[in-house]
Amino acid sequence: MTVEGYDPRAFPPFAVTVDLAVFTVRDGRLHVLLIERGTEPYQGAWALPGGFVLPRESAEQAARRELAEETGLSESTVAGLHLEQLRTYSDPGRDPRMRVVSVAYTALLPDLPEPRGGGDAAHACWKAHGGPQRLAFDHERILADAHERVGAKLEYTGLATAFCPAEFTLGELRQVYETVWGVELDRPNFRRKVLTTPGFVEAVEGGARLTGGRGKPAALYRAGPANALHPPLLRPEGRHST
Amino acid sequence: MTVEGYDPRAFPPFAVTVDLAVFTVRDGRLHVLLIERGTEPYQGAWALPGGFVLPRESAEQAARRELAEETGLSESTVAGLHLEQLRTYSDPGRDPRMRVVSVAYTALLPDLPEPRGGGDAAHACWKAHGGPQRLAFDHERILADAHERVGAKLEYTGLATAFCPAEFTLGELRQVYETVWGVELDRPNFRRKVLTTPGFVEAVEGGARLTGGRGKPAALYRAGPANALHPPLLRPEGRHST
DNA sequence: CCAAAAGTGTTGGGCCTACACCCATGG
DNA sequence: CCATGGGTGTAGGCCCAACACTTTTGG
Repeated sequence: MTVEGYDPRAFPPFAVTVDLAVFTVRDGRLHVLLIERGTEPYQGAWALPGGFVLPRESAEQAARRELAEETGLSESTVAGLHLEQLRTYSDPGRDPRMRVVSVAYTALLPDLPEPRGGGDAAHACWKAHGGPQRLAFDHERILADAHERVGAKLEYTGLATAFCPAEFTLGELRQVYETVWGVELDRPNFRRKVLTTPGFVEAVEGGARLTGGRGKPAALYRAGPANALHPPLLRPEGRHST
Repeated sequence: MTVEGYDPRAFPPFAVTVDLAVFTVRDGRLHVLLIERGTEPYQGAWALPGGFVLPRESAEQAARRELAEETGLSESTVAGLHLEQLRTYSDPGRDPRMRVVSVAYTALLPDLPEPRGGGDAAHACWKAHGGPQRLAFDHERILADAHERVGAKLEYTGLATAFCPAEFTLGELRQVYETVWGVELDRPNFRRKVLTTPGFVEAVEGGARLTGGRGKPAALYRAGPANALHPPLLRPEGRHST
């Protein structure tokens, strides 16, 4: 069967959805945005937010729309977020009701005051990653793939700043790396690497903030224009899955 | 709209297909497997091979099936090939006839004697990459994404051996890198990097082969068990797109 | 003064680039 | 014997991990 010579009405009936793996760093722990399912199957279980792709939108547009609905963030805020396609999950039987092909996306958010800001339909909340939760469908697999991808992207992109507020200290940025990678980093060396990588961060003039109450006030930085880091900021021990 | 509380019959009607970006290295040039379209739209234009995902198979199974049909390789051969999901293309209007969501896959093959071995339905052939061809639909974009992904993967995986026959010389392996990256590499340094990277290649005892007729016979190697390279084999100039 | 976090300096080692040089084969 | 490609050796430099040390705040 090739792509030409087919009857537009004869295609197999598939549903196309998006699933979202949305991460944030809160209290030094990685958190994920989850919803509690209200209907069978998997009633009462936690699941990744998501929903149908509508007939006239792309999968990425659907992902942004769902993210706005679940978090209550404004459309304009969501339009500027870093959203990345993870991969597509298409096993027959991944949804017991029907054939569903799902395009998974990953988003990184700073620690927000409230996850469910606006819409009353939104009932999503942040749950610590790595807890004992079992997720519905194949969402544990999706979440594991997303975590691995985010960890790898921190190495060679400036994506870690997406976890931080608009202005942040190098201590906060370092905590992002330590939390996602699950390791401790040498503070002096981390500082040097970040500051010598062109375009990673930009100093904010005159700014200063205390990270944890004690200690010397830290200088503030903004995300820089670079999206790729040269040289990369590699994980200790070089652990790296394909 | 959330994933629960939907009527299984009310989903929007989408078709799901796979597209294949299949590469090989032939005569020091990167080649891509293409088919010539016989019907509108884009009649007579070149396109990536691909086809529908069937109701009871995953997208990856569909990709392997289509690859076997187009190349004439046996099912068992195709089952062992390295096939990697690239990303999913879902723009409304990417196919003028109907809503088609396509999961793109990338495969790397050694230089085969004949591309269309078996099935008579297969009319695919190898075309040099980078030529003046304009491809149907959004296939040029898919091909560009695939090329970039392959180039990046050569840096930190042992994937380059997938372009080579079962036993190969280091000169052949180096030519893979030079062809995909479009650069020249220093032969002594390339040799050292490959041989000191654990698990990349294994020596074949007593084997020797001539690469281009002239010169000293080269030792033969097999692909090693490692799939990730530590340390990675980086491109010169560190060019790297996200 | 002490604890904690920011920030600076220094040193040794590993890896990589660049290039010089030898080896084996075909014409 | 020369051109061609395989294979070995080596010197310099860059980057980085490790760790000592100073600075500035809160208690």
